[in-house]
Amino acid sequence: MSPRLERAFFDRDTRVVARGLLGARLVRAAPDGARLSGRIVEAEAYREGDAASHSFRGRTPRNAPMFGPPGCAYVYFTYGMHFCMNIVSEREGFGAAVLLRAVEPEDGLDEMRRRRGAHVPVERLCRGPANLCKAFGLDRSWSGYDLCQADSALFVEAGERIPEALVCVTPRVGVRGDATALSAPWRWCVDGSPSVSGAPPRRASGPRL
DNA sequence: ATGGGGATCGTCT
DNA sequence: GACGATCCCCATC
Repeated sequence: MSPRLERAFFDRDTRVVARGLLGARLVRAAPDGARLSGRIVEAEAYREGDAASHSFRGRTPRNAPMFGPPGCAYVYFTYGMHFCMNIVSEREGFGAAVLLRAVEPEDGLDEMRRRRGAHVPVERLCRGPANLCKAFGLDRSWSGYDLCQADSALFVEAGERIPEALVCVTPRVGVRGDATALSAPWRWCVDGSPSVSGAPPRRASGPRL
């Protein structure tokens, strides 16, 4: 079993964290030993001063976890029916986080299908931020949860670093805001993964992170 | 107290 | 490709 990512991993530039999370493994471990897991293949960075970030207009009750310690979850409810999960990054008080947009399921497919639907193909179980949360059973009650405690039920395991040639970088999906926010290339994907959401352009290089 | 908008998704055409 | 579901959050009055 791989080591869990520690707080120091998340306590860095949000873009470095997002890029570095590709290939790592999101894990939810139940007390009874049941384990849900998947390899992270798509992530986006949201930062202070970023018009697309929930932290842009300052701290509110909803986004408060974004201003807390790195390595904690920030889960929000949107469009009246969906949850999306971030991991807080950069540094405490900064207001930055990485949105997890897709993982390739590994362990716990049956439980994921129980939540998502029996007929959903594997590559679609956790494709898109809201589908990911549904498959993993994550909702508002997880917002603020510390993924870096020794015995946390939700955490990230180290994985192989994805080689630069297999990483594509694009603007973020579905964001509003100014031109800077719209064009910022802060979405990282594992090129060719069937679990990546949308239709990423085949671009094998971006900022060196 | 009220109202507009939202880091989405699935279905329909 | 368009649209509707559905409700919480927050800014403003």
